[in-house]
Amino acid sequence: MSRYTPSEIEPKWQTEWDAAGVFTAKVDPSKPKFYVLEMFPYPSGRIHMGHVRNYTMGDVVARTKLAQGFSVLHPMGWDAFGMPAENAAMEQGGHPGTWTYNNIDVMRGQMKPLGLSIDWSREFATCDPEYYGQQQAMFIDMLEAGLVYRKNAVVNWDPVDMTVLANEQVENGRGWRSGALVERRELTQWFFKISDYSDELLSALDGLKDWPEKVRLMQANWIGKSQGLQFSFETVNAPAGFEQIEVYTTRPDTLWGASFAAIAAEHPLAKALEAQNPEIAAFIAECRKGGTTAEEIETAEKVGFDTGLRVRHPLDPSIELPVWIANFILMDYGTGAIFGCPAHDQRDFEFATKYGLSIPPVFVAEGAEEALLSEPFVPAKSERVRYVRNVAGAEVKTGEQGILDAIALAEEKGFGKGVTKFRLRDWGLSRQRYWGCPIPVVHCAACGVVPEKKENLPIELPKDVSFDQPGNPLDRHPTWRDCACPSCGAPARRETDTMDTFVDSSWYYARFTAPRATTPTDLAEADYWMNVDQYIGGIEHAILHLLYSRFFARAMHKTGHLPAKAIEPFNALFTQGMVTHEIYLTRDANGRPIYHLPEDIIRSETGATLKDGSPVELIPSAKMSKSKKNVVDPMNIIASYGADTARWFVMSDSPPERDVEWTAAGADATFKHLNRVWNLSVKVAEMDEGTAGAGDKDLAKAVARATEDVTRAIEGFAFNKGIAALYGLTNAIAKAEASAPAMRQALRDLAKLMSPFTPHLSESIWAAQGGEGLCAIAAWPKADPALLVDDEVTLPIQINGKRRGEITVPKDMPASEVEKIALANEDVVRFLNGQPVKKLIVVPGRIVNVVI
RNA sequence: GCGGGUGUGGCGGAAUUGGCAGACGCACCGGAUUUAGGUUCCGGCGCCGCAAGGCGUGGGGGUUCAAGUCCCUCCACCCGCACCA
Repeated sequence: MSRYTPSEIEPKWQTEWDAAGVFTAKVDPSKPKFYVLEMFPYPSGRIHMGHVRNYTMGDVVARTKLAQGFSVLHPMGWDAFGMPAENAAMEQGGHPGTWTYNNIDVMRGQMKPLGLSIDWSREFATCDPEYYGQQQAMFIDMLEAGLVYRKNAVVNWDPVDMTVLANEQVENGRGWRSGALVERRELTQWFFKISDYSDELLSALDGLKDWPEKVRLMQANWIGKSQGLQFSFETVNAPAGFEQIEVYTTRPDTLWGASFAAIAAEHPLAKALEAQNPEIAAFIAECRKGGTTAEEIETAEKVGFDTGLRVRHPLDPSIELPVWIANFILMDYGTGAIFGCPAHDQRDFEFATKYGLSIPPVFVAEGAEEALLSEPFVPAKSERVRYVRNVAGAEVKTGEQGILDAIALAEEKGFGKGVTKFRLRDWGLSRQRYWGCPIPVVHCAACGVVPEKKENLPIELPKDVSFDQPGNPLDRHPTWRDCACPSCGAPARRETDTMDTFVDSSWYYARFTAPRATTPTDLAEADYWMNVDQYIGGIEHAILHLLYSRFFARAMHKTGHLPAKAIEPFNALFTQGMVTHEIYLTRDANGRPIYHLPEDIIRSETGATLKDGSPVELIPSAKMSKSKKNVVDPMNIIASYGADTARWFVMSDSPPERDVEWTAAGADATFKHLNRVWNLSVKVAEMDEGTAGAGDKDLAKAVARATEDVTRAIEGFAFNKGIAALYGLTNAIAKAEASAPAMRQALRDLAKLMSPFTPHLSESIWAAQGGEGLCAIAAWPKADPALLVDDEVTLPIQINGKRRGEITVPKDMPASEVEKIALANEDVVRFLNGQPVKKLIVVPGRIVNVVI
């Protein structure tokens, strides 16, 4: 043992961990359990630094909990369905499955050298038939429980790729891959009834105390609960069947401010009028066209068309309001119809101004007089205002109270009722893609839509497919669609839609508790391991993945696949920052950027140049991306410095929730430090037994202090502070003048405290210093409380709040004694210069402040 | 526009939540060791100042014996949502 050689020790310890099975999760009722989960990766083909950071964070938690006596579950799998595999098949030929499993093999091979404490025996990919077959079983249960249904929905249709696109796959109105103009099509689609749980998913957010406030807020906004009044306008001259128009408003207190009614272009009434009136038809066609590109939406002018119809004001039937079709009314929000109150709504104001509609005010600021409005007056609902055209109740009150009064009046008079609406819509899960979980239903001419029999699951994807033409290969497969109706046995056809990949990731955390079960879950296992105690992942999943998972856990409970305690599957959530890196660029003759790889750059204090000396522009702290060439490959780092250096560095520099900047200097410094620790260990191992132990007590105190600090830092997800404490401890040990046994004990403690971050190096030190067994499973050190307190404390002495001196006194010295010593201090005497002391503050153990 | 967040040395960041601002690391400067070093070790390092001392946590104001931390106000940047009735 002389030189620190990660390439030797890292594989060696990994082999020993595997042989001892130290990371195999075992149900042990005698121990508390701890389930650590990082969001599983998409098998893109290579791991990146973001993975290293994400999985190291989880590993630090998992290893610490293991050492603290928990039975730990720390699994890994692959979010393996999805479009990139199909795109690869289209571009390079081959089968998406081959591409995916190859990538998984490569990435697993890249992850294992990181030395993560993962129970690899539980690994699965969502594209394994064993996994998606169980997903199909649950789908059938959920269908029978009324949690899944079919309906017509407007979707983004890519006419070239012949598939539905998610909203985020539409860029400037064009398909992100094909570049074709996306059409709005109405298709029959499968939906999860997540809206049944809108209220529940919202109110349960309050219980997620260990989730970031930001994520809870984003989810709350996404669910978008609003309280309002639904009522109907009586129409005056509308076509038959449209005697009433249902309207929803969150501001019924402004009913007297109504100057028009407006309906969406897709509203049934608009469709009815379209048939009779070519001008209306033209206007509606115009509405449908517009509004797909970002610019158009930004600059879209509010346009409308007066239908000539009239409705009666519910509070005074003698007042008639015009009905407009307007492009800013959304059919799928509320009822697709509104009343316009231009005085107190920005949009309505713009609209009314443009078309010369009246703008009657309803309220004014408390204490103000009624005045002509040159702009809409839109105070917060919580603000008190004076109603000049009051619906009901007191004249001066908050908007909130006004709304309640208005709803009460409407209900009393019987023209409307208070309702709660949600922005959250049902989750459309149909995808016209091949590489996804087939929806296990059958279309039968006689029986209609019938769920497949469970004994026929999994409904596997056919292997003999080609991607040489657009569209869904399942649709054009010669035989795959043909099947017998599970109900009547007659020839029938399979559903060819597959499931959104968000379904796959909505329950994998539950599957990890019993990954080989022949049912979706094993309730006994789920009961022991659920919930996930610490979930770690990117903020980009704040809404969809996490909300879908919360819904799915509830749906799984309802269908008997999860215990009640697991309906909120993630007890604590942590969202980590990215790993960033500088971008280096030069410009071509046209000023266009040319990016350069980090290894082609020579850095100096003043800036950076290429190897030929030409200057390079620096863009600091940018997200790593291949196109910008600012990517650092973890495998290169592991090859030159070892996994422990990569792990330590990504945890050391920044708080984990923030982005961390990868720098070559930082990685170098980490490697040097780990070498220092190694060399220190070598030195201590060779120490003479007879070394005097004058510094034993001080060393023990330093170890106790670090134990406390590191433990608290890890528990508080402040890994950077934990690492700072470990630097401190290393320095303290290096300087200590302690006996050999004390030094060895200190190094074993250091190794243990470092082990969540640098598990391989720690094992080597542990072994060199006579530690028993594997460091990975040795107990976490506990700080002796007696060593955490000093007998003496140094108190700064301030005069008028400025530090002028300090005294060292026994810890428990009474304040009166401290006062005397402080006033006798020579610095204090000098600064006081005989002036009388007005006030003397002694904060025990902290500070003394003399006021003159 | 609405909502949320951040702002501390040359840089990444600490500060037990009102009690010595700048822990720890990087960079930089000095010294020693080494055949050499982009090695290792020792020391220095907020700014101004020879010093005494003064100033200093985005700007301004306030509360307090004491403010990075609490209150008011302004500014800058970042993120999320956005015609949501």
